[in-house]
Amino acid sequence: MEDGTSAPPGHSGVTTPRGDLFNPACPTRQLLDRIGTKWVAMIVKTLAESGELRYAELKRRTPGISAKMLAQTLRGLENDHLVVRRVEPTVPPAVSYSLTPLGQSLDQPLAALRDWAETHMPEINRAARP
Amino acid sequence: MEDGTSAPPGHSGVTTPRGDLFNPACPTRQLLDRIGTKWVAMIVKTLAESGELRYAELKRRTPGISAKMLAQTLRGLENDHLVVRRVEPTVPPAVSYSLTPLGQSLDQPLAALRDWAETHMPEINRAARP
DNA sequence: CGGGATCCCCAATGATACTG
DNA sequence: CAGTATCATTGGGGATCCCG
Repeated sequence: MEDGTSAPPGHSGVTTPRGDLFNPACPTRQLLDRIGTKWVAMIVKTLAESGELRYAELKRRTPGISAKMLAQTLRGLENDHLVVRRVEPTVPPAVSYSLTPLGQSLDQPLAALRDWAETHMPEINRAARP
Repeated sequence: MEDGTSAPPGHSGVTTPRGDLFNPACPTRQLLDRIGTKWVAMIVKTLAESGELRYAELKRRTPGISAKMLAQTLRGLENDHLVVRRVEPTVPPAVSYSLTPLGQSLDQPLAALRDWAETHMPEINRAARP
């Protein structure tokens, strides 16, 4: 998987210069798929509004999500440095999640997308097709 | 666009008022999942920039997509009234796709998301995890 | 309480072949 | 050229059990 796109001259070009969405080898694609899901949209919004929430509370505020998906999604967001996990060493343990500054910056474009979806939903109103 | 933000009177209240992303029964969720994919992001961008393109050309400009996925994705966009399909009755037939005004309006929030992904890719740089 | 491990099933996706 | 139909594969995601 050589990234022969536009490696900066004189720079050890292992890193991708910038996001080239159209380069199949570019992780930007996968990133987009990761942050484009409904779960991410919901969780980021919830955290953006509430600041910090515990696992159970987050689950309660995300109707329909399974425990597995929540944990999995949170892990992904953590790996991408969009969310920070804070553990309180009590018994039983209490774990809280909140957005990093980067995560907060993501909320803006995501909000635009959410808003678009909510706004234009009526006129799209896909008539359920099998 | 004066869809009432409330369910139609006299109708079984199954319908969702407006975008309530947090209502599991709301199609806004599914919509979000549909427009959040990388293929949609790429195709919408390409069409937004080029105006109208034929199937083969669109495929050429979307590296990595299969014929099936392209057709499928275009169908979805068509069903959502984001893309229009124009057929010229020649032999062999020529089919072109372009964005509807609604589709063009989607390009804006999507562009924000693409831009965010491309911009912050470097600092995320998820260290490949097996 | 938070979440890792496991099993299992269906839907999404790719590859190939065929048609209007 | 622009798809559709069919088949095979996979892995996403729910349910369940268990552990720190």
